[in-house]
Amino acid sequence: MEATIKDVAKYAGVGVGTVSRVINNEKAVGEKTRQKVLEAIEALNYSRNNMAFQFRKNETRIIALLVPVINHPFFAKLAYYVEDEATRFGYSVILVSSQQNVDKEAAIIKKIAHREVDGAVFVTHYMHEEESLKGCPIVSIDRNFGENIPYVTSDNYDATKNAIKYMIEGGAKKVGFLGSKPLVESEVSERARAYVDAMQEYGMPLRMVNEVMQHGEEAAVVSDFIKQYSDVDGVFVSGYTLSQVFYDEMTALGKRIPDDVEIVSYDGIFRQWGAINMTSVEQPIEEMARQVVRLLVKKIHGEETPARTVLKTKFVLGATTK
Amino acid sequence: MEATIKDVAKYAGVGVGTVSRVINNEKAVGEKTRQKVLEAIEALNYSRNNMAFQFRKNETRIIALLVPVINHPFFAKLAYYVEDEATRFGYSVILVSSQQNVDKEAAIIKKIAHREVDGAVFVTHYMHEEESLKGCPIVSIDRNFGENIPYVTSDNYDATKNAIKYMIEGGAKKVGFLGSKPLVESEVSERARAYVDAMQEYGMPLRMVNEVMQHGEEAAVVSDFIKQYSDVDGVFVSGYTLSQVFYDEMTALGKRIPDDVEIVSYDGIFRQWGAINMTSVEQPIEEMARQVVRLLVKKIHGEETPARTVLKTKFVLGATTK
DNA sequence: CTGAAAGCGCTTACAG
DNA sequence: CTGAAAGCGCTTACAG
Repeated sequence: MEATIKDVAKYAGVGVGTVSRVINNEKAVGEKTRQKVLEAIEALNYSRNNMAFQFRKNETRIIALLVPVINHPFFAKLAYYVEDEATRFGYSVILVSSQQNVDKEAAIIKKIAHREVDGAVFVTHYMHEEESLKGCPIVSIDRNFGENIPYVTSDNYDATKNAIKYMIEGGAKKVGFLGSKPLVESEVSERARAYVDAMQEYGMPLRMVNEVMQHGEEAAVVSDFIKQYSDVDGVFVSGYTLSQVFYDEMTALGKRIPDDVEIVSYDGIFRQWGAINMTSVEQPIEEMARQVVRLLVKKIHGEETPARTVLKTKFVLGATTK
Repeated sequence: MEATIKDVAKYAGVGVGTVSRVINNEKAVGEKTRQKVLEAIEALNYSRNNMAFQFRKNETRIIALLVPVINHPFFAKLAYYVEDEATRFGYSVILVSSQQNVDKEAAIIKKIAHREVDGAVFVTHYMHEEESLKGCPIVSIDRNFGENIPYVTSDNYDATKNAIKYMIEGGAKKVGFLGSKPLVESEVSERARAYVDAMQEYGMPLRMVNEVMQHGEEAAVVSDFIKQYSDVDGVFVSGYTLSQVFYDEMTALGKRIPDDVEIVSYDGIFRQWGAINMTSVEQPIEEMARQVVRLLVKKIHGEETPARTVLKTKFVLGATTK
């Protein structure tokens, strides 16, 4: 049987309150008493029962990370850094892959509302209006779930515009945009907006597919795009999976890349996964993860947080542009 | 303020014990009483305080998943299915990427020993001898951490041997093996053993690099292999990352694959990550994950578990063999 | 079938 | 500075 605070108190000949104060490093304890207690703790190999502690303090020291899928380079990397940063702040991370299942998401929401976690990072697809959620600290990435949910994002608009300019200045005349429309209000939409604006500025017609898409429907969307715009010579692809599928499909059709068609993608670059060496807008995933955790910790502690944090991306040249 | 069991009892005009019995679905409650309580729960929008419940029952309903890295196709996929299966059994999953940091692993071990989780799935690199761990339910994948830690694995030996035979029967004369030696006793070592046996059977000399390797040292190991065995015409590569790096390196050297060199890898196939379409031994990751969770749940409940569960792999033909 | 009570291991006013 | 006591929200023998 594990030793309890009571055992320690008895052994040291003091009250349990005193032991508690020593454990929690409160200063108001006499040096001699402290020593006695410390010795007792040592002798009994005592360590605080976490469940009792949490129950008493009404905090779990756990945060939840909700992602649509975990087996995806972006989310996996994000998860790694979220976990790392959370650990620094003394929090554990519960991982939830909603797999774009609205019911599963709802179940988690309930957990959060029931205070099984202290807070959550939402990087999901659906909107949840759980009234019980109001009091729970939640932060997000890219998604704008409302004014109470601060989020971290990257400079989607500028980065996309620059990437498109790069292709056009390099000679591309028929530039397309391939993306999928987010289900919730999201900064990701800025990419499409940037494309539309750029086309207008250059006086070029739109070649764009940007519909709502389920995970796994990439192939259909890609072939839809290719059917409509077989004449493109430069394409901006929004998102990792789409970019990989698009590249494969174009290659299969005999297109030479970048000679016939240039490709730039958002998040296209995950070399360590064996991905294609693609010219890409690279998001600062580590920094996004760390920032979002810090936001959450602040929210948990009831501190003020900025509603929107924008981080800079990097334009990385790969083998898919001239 | 959230309603407590006390509020419900008062509202329903019964004792708290009765409310508890209703909540926990014990049969020994009169139908009329049950109805009254149910109504009270409804009216007060009561839901059980999980922290109190856990504290009282001395269980967290959380399991930990320890992986070396989460941003890796194998572990990410594993994590997804572990989480999914755990959810079915009512457990949440705390994700820990030890990043091959022995201190971080040790910190987690301590958590587990302190019962911050009910059990753990260890898929790590180091051996931990924490005496306090003895009582804690732990299971593993591939690793053999000792007789108290059951594990799930795949048919490494047979699968490797078959793959090598496939290359040889297809015409390969100089077959190599590229892998990394596990730091703990692991079924992964069976792959090297199968290769050695196969070479002996066919009377072929060994062309083998199989040293202990840190994550990130893949490139060095690969070039080490290539320097020594530039004449190979078929290579079995153990592990996803190594196989990707090897493929890239060979291609960069102007080797045509599979015409000059055939490659078969263990875990080489993660098309959804944009990986090369490689002939590969495919592990049943989903099934491994589900089995390992079921093992763990059994251990948590104190049930008997088989020490070793072996699942069948699939040989998948890709574009890296003739 | 049901209620009153003890107790899980802590923290935290409250006195002194 | 320190101890005795109350209480966090539950579950679970124990009587009846």
